[in-house]
Amino acid sequence: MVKKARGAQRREESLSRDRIIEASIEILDSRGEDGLTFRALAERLATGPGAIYWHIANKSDLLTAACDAIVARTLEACVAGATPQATIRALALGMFDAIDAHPWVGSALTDAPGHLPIVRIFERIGQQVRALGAAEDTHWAVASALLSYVLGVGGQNAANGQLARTRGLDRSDFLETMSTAWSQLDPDEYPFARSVAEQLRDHDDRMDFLAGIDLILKGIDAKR
Amino acid sequence: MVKKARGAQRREESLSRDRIIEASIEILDSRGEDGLTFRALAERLATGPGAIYWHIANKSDLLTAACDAIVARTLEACVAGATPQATIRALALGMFDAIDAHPWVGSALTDAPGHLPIVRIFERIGQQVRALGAAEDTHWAVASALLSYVLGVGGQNAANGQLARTRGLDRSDFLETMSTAWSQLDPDEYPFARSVAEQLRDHDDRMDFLAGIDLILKGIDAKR
DNA sequence: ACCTGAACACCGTTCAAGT
DNA sequence: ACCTGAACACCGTTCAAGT
Repeated sequence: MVKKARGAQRREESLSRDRIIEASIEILDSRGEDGLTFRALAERLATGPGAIYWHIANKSDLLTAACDAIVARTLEACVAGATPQATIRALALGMFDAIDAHPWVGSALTDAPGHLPIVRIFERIGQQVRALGAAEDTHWAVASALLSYVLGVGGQNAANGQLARTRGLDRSDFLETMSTAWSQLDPDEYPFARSVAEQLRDHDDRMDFLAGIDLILKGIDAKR
Repeated sequence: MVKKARGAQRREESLSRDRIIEASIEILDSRGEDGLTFRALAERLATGPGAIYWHIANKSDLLTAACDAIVARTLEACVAGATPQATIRALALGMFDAIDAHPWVGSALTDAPGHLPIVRIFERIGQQVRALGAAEDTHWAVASALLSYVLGVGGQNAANGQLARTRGLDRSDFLETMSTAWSQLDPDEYPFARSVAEQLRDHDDRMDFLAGIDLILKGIDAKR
């Protein structure tokens, strides 16, 4: 019962799956995906690399578990809206912001199909799709489309943010640079990209993301 | 002018960026993303790992270049349909199939935001969005939504396929297994996933993908 | 200009040995 | 049961040295 209160150099709590996951999230957030190594993790936990394997199967397991922790918290924080549509928007936006804050979650989700974190999100979206009252046999396809959209756009946005950070730019500087590059593309080969270079400069990823969600929701509506 | 016709052990053509990319695609297709190493590539090209760095900046550059080669071919093979809607469907389906055939293209695309292959796809989709005749100031958001959807769903589908292959199952065995697992989920926590387990078993990823595209296209239509 | 291949600084993972 | 840390079999990348 009595914990050894002594030994400032030693760990205060014993190793556990949860502590390992917590430490992983901190490393992933501060040093990015490449920063998470078993050696770095072991050092932070004041142990050896081998010890971690007692609690975690391998690196992919570790990443999925860290990802699931973020997803679980995010979904918990999402409260239901007045309508299924509003709830779907809230869920989607919640995930978008979570992936933006933890870019590694984006790739972890795409690399873990069928795993717990994905099923969690799918379930929450699906319950709202059902509440929309669409035909039963379309539930799967509609929920899948929404899930894929959320993960797809969320991931792209996070990748963009990381690219900007890599180049040491903030969001608006980055958009400025990219917009300028696009406006100088070959007019014959890239007329469209050139023509939207302005919109690129001033756009708001978060709002565009929501616009896409609304597009899909409208599509569902139009189908009924 | 005269090529050395001799030396069966030696390379017939000298090293070039194109030959390196071609060999990379072959390795990626046959041995997967993890199979592509500079050592394996060097061996196939009958040279040393260092030689590759004369033509390629680094591994990320190599992956993007290989990805771009697939994308360029895929888009070239996509002929225009009777309507912008039909062309968008053809482009989307072409990319879906390409990512399905070359799963590594999915992750390469998500990891290379703003790079050539992405801009190529975006341009082609965008031209059709413009042809749809929607309001000019929505072009960016609509084209972005479509692009993200295509990459998102395509990537998810490819990841699923790889997961199935990892477990040594074919598509329908895999769906069978997953459907059964879902039907046994906790009814209180995962009511929706349980209820669509049947649809999961019989669904066709390709058709669901198209259904999502149509949903978005309908949403655009409803907005006008 | 282009290629060679040894060397460097890492990885994830295992496993005998300890407590 | 849980932890240690050296060791193994790899990586991507560099660079002096060659042609």
